[in-house]
Amino acid sequence: MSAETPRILVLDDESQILRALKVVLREAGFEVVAAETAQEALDRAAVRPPQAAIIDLVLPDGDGIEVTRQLREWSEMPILVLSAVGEEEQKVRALEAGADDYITKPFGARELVARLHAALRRAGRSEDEPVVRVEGLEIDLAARAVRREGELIHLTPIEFDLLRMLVRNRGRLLTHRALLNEVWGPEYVDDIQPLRTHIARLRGKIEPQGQPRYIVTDPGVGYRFSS
Amino acid sequence: MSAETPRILVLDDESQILRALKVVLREAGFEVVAAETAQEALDRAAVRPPQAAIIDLVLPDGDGIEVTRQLREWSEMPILVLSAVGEEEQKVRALEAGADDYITKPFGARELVARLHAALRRAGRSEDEPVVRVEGLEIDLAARAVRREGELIHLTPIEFDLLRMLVRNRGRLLTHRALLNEVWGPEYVDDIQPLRTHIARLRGKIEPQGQPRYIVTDPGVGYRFSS
DNA sequence: CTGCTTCAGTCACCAGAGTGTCACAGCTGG
DNA sequence: CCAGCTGTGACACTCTGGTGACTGAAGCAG
Repeated sequence: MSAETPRILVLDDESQILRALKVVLREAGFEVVAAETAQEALDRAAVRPPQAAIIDLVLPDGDGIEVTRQLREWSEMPILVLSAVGEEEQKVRALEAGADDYITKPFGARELVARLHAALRRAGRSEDEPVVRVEGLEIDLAARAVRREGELIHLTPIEFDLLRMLVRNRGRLLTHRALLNEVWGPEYVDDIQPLRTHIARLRGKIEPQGQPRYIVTDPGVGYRFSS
Repeated sequence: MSAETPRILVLDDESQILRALKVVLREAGFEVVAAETAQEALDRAAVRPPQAAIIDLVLPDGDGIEVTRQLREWSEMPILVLSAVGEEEQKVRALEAGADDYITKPFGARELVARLHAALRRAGRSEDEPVVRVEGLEIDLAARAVRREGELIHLTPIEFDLLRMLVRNRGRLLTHRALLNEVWGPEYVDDIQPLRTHIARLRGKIEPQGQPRYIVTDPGVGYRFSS
């Protein structure tokens, strides 16, 4: 419930369609943020996260699935993918990349709005706060930046993925398998040793010193980001 | 994530399609509960709530939208509506009644599974809280966290498994054999001594002090979590 | 192409957590 | 009072987790 009128990011390179979407969504009571390229959309989303995104599959500088994947790295906002392509393969790829719905053109305005409502209703609960601050530690998932006492800390890709996963589920315990599956992939769910090593390195970088305060070990089970 | 394999309620009056859906969903790793009438579906859902429902729009004793509405009165499970009708009016009505998705026949098996995954993923976040609160004790099964007076209590894997089992069946008596079977495995159903030891340790961590209040002993039979 | 730097994975070692066993004390019902 | 069941503390064994050093791969600049 952060805003009266939900802000929707709309990404489509055909200005005709973009304009039509704007009209439809504004009439339905939404605030619209428009973008015509993947880069522009990602930038705008990072600067001021919208409540949901509607993304066209075909773009001049990439495709909608890649945009979906990038947004999903730090946000859980509802994402609706639009496409003229009704091919099953595309639908599956988009949905597995994290999209909430896949709508084939041509579609009715009322259907689009109904699907958007459904997605927002479902998402309603979870608060989207891509910047996490915990006692001297600041993690900006969108900017991929971690600061301790204002000082920028450099994390390797694996370290950041681990931290992101932990922070997005802060308070919840993540099993070894869950972390390995997300960060390394399903075929590595039994390779616990690398996980241990990288957790150790991550701790060395973000923990104040001495005892682990943020990343807590649950022996025999997994890790948890203490909230 | 209360179960390993999510249980899906499938409601369709055409037994051909019902059978096809069963095969597809089982292959994708789901447990399927089938129903051919609205009444049967509602009864089954009430008796043992599934993690999601797939509902055909046209039924002998009502329509899928009505079933959706009735389920929504008490459950937030993901609901996917199937239909041969692609009419926008129907889609809007179904979605506004609380459906999460509306899929038009004919559809591909992989698309269906992908949409089901998306719906479950979304629902998993804001899942109806499996948090049990009893007088100063707070047990969050999803987060695997136990708090007493707000303070996080550390439980070992066996302790937590025991507590989870007891809490899920709170009020009900669990025999020694039942607990041993679930927590240790079928081959340990006669090793009562370790069970006693771990119950003792668990009590030491969660019971306020002195008399057992939450975990009650039924001499010669088993234990129960007093609700 | 070469050398440097960074990052990931492996291994060995040690400390410590988790577990089962056992002995013993307390309780309860007949 | 006795027999059987239960609770609990001590202890030893096993296995997991943290850590530092090393190897190898990848990227980059000169």
